[in-house]
Amino acid sequence: MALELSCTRAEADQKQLTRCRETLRMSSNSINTIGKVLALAGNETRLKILFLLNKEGELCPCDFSDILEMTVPAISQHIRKMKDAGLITSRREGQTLYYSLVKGQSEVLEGIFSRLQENKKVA
Amino acid sequence: MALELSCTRAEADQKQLTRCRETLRMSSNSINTIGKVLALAGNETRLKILFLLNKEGELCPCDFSDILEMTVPAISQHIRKMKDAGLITSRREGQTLYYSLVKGQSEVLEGIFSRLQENKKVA
DNA sequence: TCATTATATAAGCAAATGCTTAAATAAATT
DNA sequence: AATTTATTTAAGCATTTGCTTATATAATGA
Repeated sequence: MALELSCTRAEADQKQLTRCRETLRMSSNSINTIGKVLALAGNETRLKILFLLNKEGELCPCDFSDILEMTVPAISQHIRKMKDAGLITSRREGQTLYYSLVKGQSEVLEGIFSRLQENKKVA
Repeated sequence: MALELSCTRAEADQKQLTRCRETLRMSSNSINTIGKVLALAGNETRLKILFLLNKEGELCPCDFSDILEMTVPAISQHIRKMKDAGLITSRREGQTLYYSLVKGQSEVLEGIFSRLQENKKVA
């Protein structure tokens, strides 16, 4: 890939470009972290799971399978990704695993939930 | 797919399951819309583009290509998705197309930007 | 201990994603 | 009119994603 390292537009504002690069560099950790959360929540099934956990407190894979009309393994795999990312956690009660949101783990998500619950125009 | 239509757990709270289904049904439009926005913003390149547009007002594909060190067609294809979704719009000035955020199109995104700019702990 | 139940994991596969390179538009310049 | 520049579009391809089915693990109960 022979990438042009510089915009050849005569009007290109080099100071702006430098500033932008610096902005990204400064926020790269946040961008990376938030990007992962958004990618997880950007799947409709996972968004529903997160939304329901926010509303109901805790639910088990079997519940989600029933509510979302999906197989348990499909649910389980979505849950795993969110657990790996630290968004949700589990509590065992006998054979049943109850999942819940890890509070304070994502203010971004909480902002989304409040919007969803208010049923506001979101986009 | 022979899907069990009901959780067989003895402890399954049928009222809760019904309530959850209803919750999703009520919010299905919002969930769908917000899900699409999150899926778009859940790509690191697109998140950076949106973030920079929020900060700088407007930028052209050539700028992004330079800043993000990616080919112009790669940028252009990301831009197209966001334009199709109504998140961004363009203004032509000669050969150059300046892209900018469609204001008020996603409060969710605006919430994310403010968090990114404050460089707060996001997740 | 053996079967049942709840969940997780693994392997396989089709569809979606995100890049690449090449070609097409559109506007400006010569 | 021909060339250059900015951008888009298209085709191709490797990677990722999200399901499926089959199997493994863990806890309960007969």
